[in-house]
Amino acid sequence: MTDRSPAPTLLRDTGRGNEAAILNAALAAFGEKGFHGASMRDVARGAATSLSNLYNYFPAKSDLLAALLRMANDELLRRIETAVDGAGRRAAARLRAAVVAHVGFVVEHQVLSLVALSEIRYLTGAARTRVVAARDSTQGIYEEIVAAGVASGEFGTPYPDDAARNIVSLCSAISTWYRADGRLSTEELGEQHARYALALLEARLP
Amino acid sequence: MTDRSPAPTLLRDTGRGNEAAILNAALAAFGEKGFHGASMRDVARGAATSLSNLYNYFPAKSDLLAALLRMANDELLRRIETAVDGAGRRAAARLRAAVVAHVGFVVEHQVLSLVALSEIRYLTGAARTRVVAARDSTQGIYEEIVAAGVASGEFGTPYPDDAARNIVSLCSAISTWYRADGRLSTEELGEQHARYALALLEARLP
Amino acid sequence: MTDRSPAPTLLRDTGRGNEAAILNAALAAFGEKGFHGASMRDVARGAATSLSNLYNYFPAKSDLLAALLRMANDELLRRIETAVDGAGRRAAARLRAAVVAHVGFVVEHQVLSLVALSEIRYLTGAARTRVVAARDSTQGIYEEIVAAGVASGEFGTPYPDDAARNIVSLCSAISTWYRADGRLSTEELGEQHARYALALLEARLP
Amino acid sequence: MTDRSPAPTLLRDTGRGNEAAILNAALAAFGEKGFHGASMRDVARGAATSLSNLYNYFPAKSDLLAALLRMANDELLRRIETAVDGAGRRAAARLRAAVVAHVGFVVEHQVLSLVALSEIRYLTGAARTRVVAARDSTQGIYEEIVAAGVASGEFGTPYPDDAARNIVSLCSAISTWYRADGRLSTEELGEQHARYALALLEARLP
DNA sequence: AATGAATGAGTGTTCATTCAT
DNA sequence: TATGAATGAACACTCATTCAT
Repeated sequence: MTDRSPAPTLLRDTGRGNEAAILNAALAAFGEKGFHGASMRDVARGAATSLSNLYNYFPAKSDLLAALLRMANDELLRRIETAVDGAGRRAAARLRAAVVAHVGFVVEHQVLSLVALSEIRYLTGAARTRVVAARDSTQGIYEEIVAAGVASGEFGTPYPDDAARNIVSLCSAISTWYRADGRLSTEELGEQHARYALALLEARLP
Repeated sequence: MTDRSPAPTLLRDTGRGNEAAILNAALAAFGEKGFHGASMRDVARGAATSLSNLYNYFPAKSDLLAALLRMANDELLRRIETAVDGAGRRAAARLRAAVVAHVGFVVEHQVLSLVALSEIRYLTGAARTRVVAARDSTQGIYEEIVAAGVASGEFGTPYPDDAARNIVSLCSAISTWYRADGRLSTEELGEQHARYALALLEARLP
Repeated sequence: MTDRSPAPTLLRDTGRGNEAAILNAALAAFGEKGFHGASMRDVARGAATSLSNLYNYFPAKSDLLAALLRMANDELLRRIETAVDGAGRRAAARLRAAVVAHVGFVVEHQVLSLVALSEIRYLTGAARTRVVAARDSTQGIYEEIVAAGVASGEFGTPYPDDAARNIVSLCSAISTWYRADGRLSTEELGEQHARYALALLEARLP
Repeated sequence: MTDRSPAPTLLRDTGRGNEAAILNAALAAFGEKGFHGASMRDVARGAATSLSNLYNYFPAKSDLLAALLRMANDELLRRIETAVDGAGRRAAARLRAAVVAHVGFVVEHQVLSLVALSEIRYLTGAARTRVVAARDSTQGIYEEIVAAGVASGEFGTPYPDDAARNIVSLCSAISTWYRADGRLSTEELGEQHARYALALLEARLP
């Protein structure tokens, strides 16, 4: 059963007035014009509230970006962890589960993934540290799986150290070109990328 | 012998006063702060000229971006074409040549490649059309090689249609993390990515 | 008793913060330097507010001009209509009432009248359409009176079609040379121009 | 024979390179956008020369306006003087001749007349003094004729002092609405305005 | 007489943000 | 929580003008 829910399910009502509307408006604005290209007025307009009211929820524009990126990376990490945890012991299976979950997240939250990919550079200070940590954790999961697979002989790549990064790159890049009316379903895209990942790792067929 | 020349060699003196200095300053500014985050004053400062004089060379900020991206994509296309043309008939060899040239360009012009990757979305109108066309031509070269390799049996991938994009993604992504003081030389990085590409295509060893 | 109140009575407090002050400052600036010669900074200074705050009231410089001209032409039209309505049936009396009201308005709002006369050319789009319509309505009143007077034999001019325009021209031109310390009072000026108008129409004395 | 020469005959080749082209371009630019709305770049473009070359002919933008207005007012004065000189002794005939010449000039040089009417306020210093003097001389001619006519009993107006100004106003105003494809020929327009002028003066029929 | 490069001041407008209510 | 008014700095861009050639 493909979950093709049209609305983003991540930024749900937070129980705090307009917060979800503001975050969704910020996401749309940043996605369309980029962090610096979008203005707080754009966000206010999209959230159907006043400019000044934004500051009751987020004391600065950068906090909007920080909130979005934190949610994106935390949720991605959570999903991959969950998927991997339920995927048994073999590295290939765990990798496949991670990639499928990763692809699913990117497809489901394409704009958020795109913003997380391209606007993270404008994050500074503690917010940046926190988001980068989550991103590194995500990559760390891949690294562990790869290392285990190499150790067990499942993966033959001579470049184990760089493989994780490249797998993450391929999954993230989906956000830059994916279209809901494209050729492949989310599941097929997950399968495809899992196969790419295993090929990259020069996995031996069982 | 790796050529690790620190200065970009693409934006040389154009014989028109400050043009090269302005383009280099724009590249540096866009690379550091992004297109919308960088101001024309930043560019003027970097080029050591006055703000208003910029407009004698480029009538709008977007023309600076357009000029940079046009140069980047044209030069990348030219390099890959040249490399492929001299690589014989076998698809694997041609692919390897393309990837090595591609990686070489990205490493040599890292900031330019990064800007071309991340700021192309802010290009509009005819400039965008032109740059997108050059980018598509580049990907088209990969597509042709992949198609030929699949036809000849060299490549076994069940997803030939998407392979070119992913190879381009991997090469482009180098611009987002490469550091000149990194572990691998340019040549090694080229080799590595050529191997990634062939793995992605599920190439049969000869 | 001539009302020579120095302050313009048209742009009174609108109940919206600084709006009246801004409009009055814009009027003074446009009157002194012309629309293109006056800057938004001039207006802000005259209104004793910040440059950026202007834009909370009028989203563009041209909107300031549009607002001024709209008020001027609407009020002039209203005054002339009122005067004519209370002037009985004879064309000469109606014409006299119109001219006296017209002259009164120009004298009372000299700068506004001058700006309306000389800067209307810089109005564009819908604002222009609206203002031109009000101006045409004003002239239309004169045209109707003239036509009625010619039909009744009161006016003997062989050029009834152009008379209205010329009467309006004479009244408007007052704004270009009138000085409050001049020879004639507002009433005398009104009488004089009424006589000019009747002469122009070759009115037969009763 | 109506002289409907399409090109302005006043700004002919001055024997000094591009001077005439520059003046004509300035006239067109000022006529279309006003003095402050038109830029030296507009003028250069219209004259098909470089921006800097303008300054070889006119050391400042205001000198362009001064030159245009000087030519306009001098030529108008000359034409009216000539016409009046050949019109005999009777005030009515002299006035008629002045108005016909005046109207002819305005129609023939409509844009120049419009610029002279509306941009004279942006002239300063000696240039302004000179132009205002020419304008006053023109009005002085009318004043003399009117005074003579009143003295001789030809004109019955009780406002002889203001008549000249109003006649000039009516003639100048033609530049604001005249269209070459209008109802009346230049001669008819001259006749019409001569009749207006005589009516304004309450001339007694001979 | 003519040009292209250069400049500093200024243009209208928008920015993120704050404040009083 | 919500708003409209307000602000100073900054924005991209244009201005009239100058200079070296």
